[in-house]
Amino acid sequence: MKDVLADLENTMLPWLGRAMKSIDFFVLDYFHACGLELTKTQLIILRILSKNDGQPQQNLAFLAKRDKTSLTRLINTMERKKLVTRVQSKDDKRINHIYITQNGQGLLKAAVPIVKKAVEEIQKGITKEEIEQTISVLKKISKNVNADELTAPLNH
Amino acid sequence: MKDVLADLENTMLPWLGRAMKSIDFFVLDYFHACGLELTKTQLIILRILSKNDGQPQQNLAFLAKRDKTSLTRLINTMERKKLVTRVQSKDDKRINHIYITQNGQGLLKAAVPIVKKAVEEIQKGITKEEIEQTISVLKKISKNVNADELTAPLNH
DNA sequence: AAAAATTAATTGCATATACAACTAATTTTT
DNA sequence: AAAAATTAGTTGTATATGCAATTAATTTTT
Repeated sequence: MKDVLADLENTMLPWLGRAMKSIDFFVLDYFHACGLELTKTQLIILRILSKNDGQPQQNLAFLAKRDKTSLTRLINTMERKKLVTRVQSKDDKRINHIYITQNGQGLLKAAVPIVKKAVEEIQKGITKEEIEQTISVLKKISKNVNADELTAPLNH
Repeated sequence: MKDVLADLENTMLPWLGRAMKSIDFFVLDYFHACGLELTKTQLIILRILSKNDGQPQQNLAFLAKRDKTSLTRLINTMERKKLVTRVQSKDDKRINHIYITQNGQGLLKAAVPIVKKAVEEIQKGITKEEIEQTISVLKKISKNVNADELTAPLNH
């Protein structure tokens, strides 16, 4: 059978997928090689917390663009690793405020130069203009697919 | 605490992550809304099989750039959904050849116009030049981070 | 031919993700 | 104040992913 989706190769989709897959693998590996026991996702959460400590889980889920169930389990993992703590609100017992721990702050700080170096590696040989253009295109993509998220698949 | 990773926003990394996340969500949702019961990953596998039917699992894992354990479980799911079948080799009983089923071929064919429309949506308002430039940058990224990875599961 | 090494695939354990259904707490209605 | 609706978070079930260890089959050594 011939490749019924051959045209796809001229679109950004498969290349985005491949690049992301490569980056994910590289970053995880790079962190590990540097002795940084953090996943990319955990780093994202820590970074958000460093700017917005003590958020209710649901807020955090929103900021991290993740499902609240996903966040629940992420926080489980991160609490187990002593990166964050849950603190039940006294005003509203339903709410868990999530705080970054000392240990979490330490790891985040340690991550900074490692992330910096990893990014340099990833963007090696790519010009400033190319980076800016690419970011601009990526923003357009996000806008395209997020804009009418709620109604999107219906109108086509 | 100030954002110790604020610089990151000027790199492609977070924008790539956000765009991919948005795309993944959009595609899954779009497929579902179109009544296409396939995940993105399953479509990738079907596409590879349509070009290379009857591959041993391990080969397929290589072509799909996935771990062989990941492939094992993917094939479990896809076999359950009657998209593919495992056929033990007579020459070497360790090997499972993976074949796309009639049903799988049907879904793949049905997917073609849907994928096409989804991609149009995703790339809406982005010029041909921008797409080409972006693909070129994405290829550079993959090259940068794959260079000595696994001796590069490249082209395709 | 028997022992050792290699290979293909699977299973155990772990992370990450999301929808649906649920529990418990709070707020809004009546 | 009691009933109804809403809200925050968790649990069940599902997909996807990968490393380490295992099993079973084949090939290579001795």
